[in-house]
Parts: sequence; C-alpha cells; structure tokens
Amino acid sequence: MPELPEVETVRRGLKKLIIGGHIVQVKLPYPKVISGDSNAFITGVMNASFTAIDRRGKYLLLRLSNGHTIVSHLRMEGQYSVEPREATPHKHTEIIFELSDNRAVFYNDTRRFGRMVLATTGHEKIDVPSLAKLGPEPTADDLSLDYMVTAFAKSKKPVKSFLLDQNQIAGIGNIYADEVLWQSKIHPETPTNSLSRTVLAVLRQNIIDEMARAIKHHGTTVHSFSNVFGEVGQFQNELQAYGRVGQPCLRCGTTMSKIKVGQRGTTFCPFCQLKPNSVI
DNA sequence: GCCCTAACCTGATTGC
DNA sequence: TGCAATCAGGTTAGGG
Repeated sequence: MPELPEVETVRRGLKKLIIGGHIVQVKLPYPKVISGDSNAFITGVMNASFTAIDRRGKYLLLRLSNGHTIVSHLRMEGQYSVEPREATPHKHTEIIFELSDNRAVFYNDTRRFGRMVLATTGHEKIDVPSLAKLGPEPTADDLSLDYMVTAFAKSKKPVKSFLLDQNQIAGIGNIYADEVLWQSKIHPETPTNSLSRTVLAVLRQNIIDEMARAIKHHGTTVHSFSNVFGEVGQFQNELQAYGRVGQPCLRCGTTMSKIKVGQRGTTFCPFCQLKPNSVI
C-alpha cells in the first residue's frame, strides 16, 4: 500500500521516464478512475507534454505543458508503468496515456481505489480541496516540534489514528504508523493529547528518520507495490513491528499483539509500548 | 468541530 | 474441492 516513501519512489521513477513525453492519445478502460468529468479530463491532457513530477503527501502531481496538473492518488494498489505503445492492457489497467515516441504510460490498480483529477497548475488546492488541508511533510524542515506539541494537544484521539490523519501530518500510513510508535515505545491507543513534549520529540525524530530510511530503500513492498521499473521496494526487510504479530518483540522478546485501532489493524508490543502516561 | 463508522473495491486467506 | 465469509486498507461522506 503506497505511503509517502512508496509514492516518492514512484515519483522519482516517473521523472526519469516520462518527462518530455507528449500525450497523443488517452484510453480510459475504467472511467471511474477519473474524479469528475472524464471527457474534460481527456480533453485537458491531450497534446500536452509531461514537464515535471511533484509530490505532496501521498499525492502525485504530474505537471503538463498546457498549464494543467494531473493530481493522482494511488490509494491501495495503484501503479504506473511505461510500456511499448502496442502493449496489451492488463486486466486492471484503468487509463493509458499514449506518447508520440511509441511508448505509453499505463496506470494499473488491482483494487480500483486510486483516483486522478485534472487541476489548473497553481490552483491545485482550490481544485482539489483535500490538498489544501494536508499537514506538514514528515521532514525535519517541515515538521517542527512546536507544531507537533500544538497539534497533538488538540486531539483526544488514539495516537495511531491521529498519525494516519493526513490533515495533521501528510504521508504516514498504516505500516509506518506502527513502526514509529513501536520505535517510540508509545501504545497506539494512547490519547494524543496525553503525550508529553519529551515523548513527542522522540516520536518526531523517529517519524523523520523512518521516512528518510524507507525512501532510501525504495519503499516497502507488502502486497503489490513496485516502482515504474517493476522493481519491488526493500524496506519490508527493515520492518520492526508491522506484520510481526505473534513474533517476539525485537526489543524485549514479548510476543507482539494485534488490535484494531480506528478500523486499522495495529501491531504493537504489549510490554514495551506502555499505555498512557508513559515516560521515556 | 470532533470522532466514529460505512462505503468504495478485489484478491488472498480462512472456515465449513 | 468448492463455496462463502472475512480481511486488508486510504480516503471521504455522513451521522451522532
């Protein structure tokens, strides 16, 4: 499931492959992938070239030469690939951008959750309101400790749910939420506003470090994630909490437990991830 | 405004 | 073996 490191990996791959690519035809086997008017989408991208690939949170921003931006969210299993133009679409290919150099950009999505929408470059936050609400990127420059102290004090939600809220911090998903909470020795059901500044400082550093490490390893492949070159990520080999239910905690040896927090499967160590009021 | 839940969707897994 | 139920999860809409 693409979280920020996986989306960043896709962005870097697309940047290498499709910048300068000129769209001469669009095929839309699954129109629902487009939010809004699919005919207007096709008209809006035709005869334009890809000029840049940006990212905000888990959103990809595919910049076009005609002043438009394709805002693309991969959700659970969305994937891009670049194929020969005559390649046969896959069972789950939802949109194909045919390029003038006899290649084609395929967007495939097994679970059909991903969506894309056409925005006016520079007005993305107006055209796609969810972009405007996104919290800071999980980097040292954007995610300050002061911001975290202020934001976390406003919510009583379980901290796991809070971390998954893209309006608070952009880019964290289920895998990395479990990882950073384990690293920070915080129980996932701890009320967000009960975390001290000291604990938040540890959590902040773990979030920043974990995201950077995952990007370096080209993301995590748990189900089907691969980059535009068809290569899987490597970070699943580095995971310390997610997916380790029933196995011994790598820190204390206690059997890892699994619970539901806000509808999300959550793996944690019941011994070293203490409930509220924990002190590090 | 905050929080929780259902819905979206399909492949893999589990249970009978 | 085969079918049905359950699970996985990011985001949004709707209800309390």
